[in-house]
Amino acid sequence: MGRVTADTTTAGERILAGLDLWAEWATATQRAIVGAALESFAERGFHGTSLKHIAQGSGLSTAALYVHFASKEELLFALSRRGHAIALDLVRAAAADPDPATAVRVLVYAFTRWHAEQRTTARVVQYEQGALTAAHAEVIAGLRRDTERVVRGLLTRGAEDGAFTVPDVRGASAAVLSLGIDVARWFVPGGPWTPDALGLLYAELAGRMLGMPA
Amino acid sequence: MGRVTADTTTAGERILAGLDLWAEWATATQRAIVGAALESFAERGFHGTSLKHIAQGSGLSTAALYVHFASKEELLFALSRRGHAIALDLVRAAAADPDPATAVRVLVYAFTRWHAEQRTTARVVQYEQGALTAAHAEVIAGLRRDTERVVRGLLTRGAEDGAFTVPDVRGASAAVLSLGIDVARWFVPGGPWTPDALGLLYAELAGRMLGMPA
DNA sequence: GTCTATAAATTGATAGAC
DNA sequence: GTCTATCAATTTATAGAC
Repeated sequence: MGRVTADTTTAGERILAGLDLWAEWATATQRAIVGAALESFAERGFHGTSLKHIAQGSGLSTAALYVHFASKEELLFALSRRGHAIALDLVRAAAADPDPATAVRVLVYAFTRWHAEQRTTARVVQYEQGALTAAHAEVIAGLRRDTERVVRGLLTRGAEDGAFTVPDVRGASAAVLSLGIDVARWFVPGGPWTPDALGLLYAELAGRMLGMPA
Repeated sequence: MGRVTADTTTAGERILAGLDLWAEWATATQRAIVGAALESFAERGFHGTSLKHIAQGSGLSTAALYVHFASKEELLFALSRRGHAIALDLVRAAAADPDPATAVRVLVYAFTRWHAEQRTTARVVQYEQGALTAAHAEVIAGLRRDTERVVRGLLTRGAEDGAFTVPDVRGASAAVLSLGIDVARWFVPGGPWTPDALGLLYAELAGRMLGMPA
């Protein structure tokens, strides 16, 4: 493993270790509900999930769920908001590196690895926005805009100081994020890559895309 | 516009023009149903779509739908199968070019542009597989494996004859497909790119990823 | 082939006892 | 805070008239 690779892994792991999806839910019951909802939303989608699924997955009756959440949609919203906040934290932490080339490598590594390791959460985050109420969707859209802005800012910085050669910063940002996001759709544990290996590979491919010297 | 760019556009447009999603549905009624189902499945997902949505979208009663399709799931299956067949045709046509570098550029251009232009169809194709019965899902999985095999074959060919420098053919194939597929998730007409411009940009970015000389 | 009417099951959510 | 029981609405699908 080369120096750049080792550094990317180390920095990326530090960022990933700092993320805690569960911070918002304190009790065991809350966590059981949120965990069951995550599993079912990821597997069947929001509309394909009934309260019965969530109740059985968490060992409660459907009526008991309403003590903890006002509605099925509120449960999705809480989950989606927390997941988006985590993703934003991840991207911000990576982009904070003063060297744009390092920042991009670490960002793509950690973002990709997160989408592979936290595939369940990531699927809900990336693919269930359409089920939110208009008001809730607007909150989530704001978090997504923030994330995209951080990536565009990083690519702009790298392009200006000559670290990258990018024909279209906005388009390259979309491409970089797409690589990681789409992992949540197709990745299955036990396949040809570990999340770590896939993150490193995609970090290299993204570096090439941006015209970074190997 | 450079020569390579112009050639990519021309070849890609020829491929796209040869695709006909509707060939399978002959009558105006069938097309109205399929069109309404596509719209609603893409917007709300399969489970978020009721027969009432499809009936109203096609100007029929829910009962009349059953004259043309055995069930809601059979309708999704027919749609998904046709869309996957189209995507496979597209990829095969592009990969047939004897020059691997040209083939990759044309493939990414056409695949990306299709996901932008046919965003409605592409969303159903890429994101509604989970709603299929096990037997139907297996048919679709076969078409997806074929598509991936074509791309991996092309990248292997290009790597062997020196057109590309790819560290991991399988991983690079996944990345190339992800770029196009994820377009169906985020692309909205009227944004910063036309489907044509996005296809050209992504063809260039994919070329860089594969170590192709500009 | 299309309609109205309706069946049979499931859904999200609430009432009230403990 | 959890349960059983239940409501009101909606869902997929069918029956039968035209």
